[in-house]
Amino acid sequence: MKAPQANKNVTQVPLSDRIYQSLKWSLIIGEYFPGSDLSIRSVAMKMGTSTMPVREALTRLASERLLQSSVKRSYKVAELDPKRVADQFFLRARLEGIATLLAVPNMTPSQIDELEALANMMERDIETGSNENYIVRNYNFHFSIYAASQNEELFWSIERLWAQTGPFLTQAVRSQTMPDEWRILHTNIAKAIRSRNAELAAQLIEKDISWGVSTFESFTSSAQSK
Amino acid sequence: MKAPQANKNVTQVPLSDRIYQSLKWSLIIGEYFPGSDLSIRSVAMKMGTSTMPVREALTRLASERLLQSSVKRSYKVAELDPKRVADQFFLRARLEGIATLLAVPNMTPSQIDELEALANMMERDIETGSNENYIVRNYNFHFSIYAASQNEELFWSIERLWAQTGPFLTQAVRSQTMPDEWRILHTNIAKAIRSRNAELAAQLIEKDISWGVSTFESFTSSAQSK
DNA sequence: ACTAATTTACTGTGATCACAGATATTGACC
DNA sequence: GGTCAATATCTGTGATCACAGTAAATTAGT
Repeated sequence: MKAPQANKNVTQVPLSDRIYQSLKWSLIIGEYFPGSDLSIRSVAMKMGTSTMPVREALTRLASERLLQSSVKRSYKVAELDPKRVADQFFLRARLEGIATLLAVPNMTPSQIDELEALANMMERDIETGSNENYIVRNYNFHFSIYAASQNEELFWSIERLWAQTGPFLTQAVRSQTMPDEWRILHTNIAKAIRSRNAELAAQLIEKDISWGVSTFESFTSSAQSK
Repeated sequence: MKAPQANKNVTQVPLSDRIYQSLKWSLIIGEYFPGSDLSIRSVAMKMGTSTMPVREALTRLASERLLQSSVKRSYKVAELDPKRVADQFFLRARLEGIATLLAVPNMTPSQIDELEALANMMERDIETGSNENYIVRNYNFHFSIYAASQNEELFWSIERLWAQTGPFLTQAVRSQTMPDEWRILHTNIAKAIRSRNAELAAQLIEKDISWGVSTFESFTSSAQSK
């Protein structure tokens, strides 16, 4: 008889997967900037692994259009292309609106409680200027809604778009104070969901994204004039 | 002085890319069925290459959710999961509707001519029962519209969804005759675009997809009763 | 000191190998 | 004949190597 061998291989999840997830998350929270180079060997060195799993991770990210890859040049985060970024935010607005419409009737009261708690903490994050916390809570806020849409493909598509826009958006968020009228936006979204007003909730979600676009645009215009 | 060396390396496009494109296209046109196994070594043997480029291609396809990959089991086309497929078609309807709305004002008369020509040939394909031709022309018809949306991210997302639903849909198309009322649908879509009626065009596109869903459902119900 | 050619360093790509987990096959035993 | 264990086969995974492009640094020539 063979014992289950509890912790023979702790992982069971491939190294390439973990590297992929780690890099994707870094993109989402804006740890990489437009134009950043990510070569296989340099990342492998940083991760302390061989090139192989990094190579798979970067291949995957490039295939999902989260990184650019030229013929024999280093992988890199896409440079800022206004048209392309506008297309991405347009898609985000549509998909996240759709996800919200689907999600509202599905969310349980306790889930909405967590949403409001997050919204409160996010307001406090803005006041205290802790942008790092805000970014993570903002992710959790939005994606707990999108998860409630119970459409995995939709969820995945939106997450992919966040990873694409992350390098542009977060940089803008970090370098800018937030307009007052937007501070209570997430609280209002939670309220709309609690009252089961799906249309309003979706509308506010899209407004949130349009805020992202506007800060992004002000950021790029100030960058152009440097 | 160095001559340009015209055809030193004809390719300049990596092997892994070509294999990836080839497999993706095979998925779109329904050459693989749900549950089909695609192991690295077997595909490499078939392609006449080493395992390396195939490995990258399959990794990419799995990362885009076009293939399933378990821990140390073979890559495979996803089995039929009604909920999941329904989610995919729902997304297709939304995204392809959006793309059509964007595309209609952008399409040139000559592009619309080509659309009508395709629609005519597709009607003939149905009459002569040449499903292979129909499938390819259907792809060209739809994606020349989506290309006119001039939103690359949207185009890519839709193409990805086609690769996901291809194994389910095409199998249904192949094994079934088409209802009369749908034969002239693509011609009507072209007409709507020519008259710049974006709303109608989008509506008809979504109707086309809902036809796909219905044939898919009739196919699965007949498969369940086997 | 400046330009052009050469060299060096760095990049992804394809191939090959060793290994361990998972499945299917075979075998032995009752 | 049926059940369970041993074995053989097939799977993805990680590592390493050689190679050919690309870009940066250096050197040579004026």
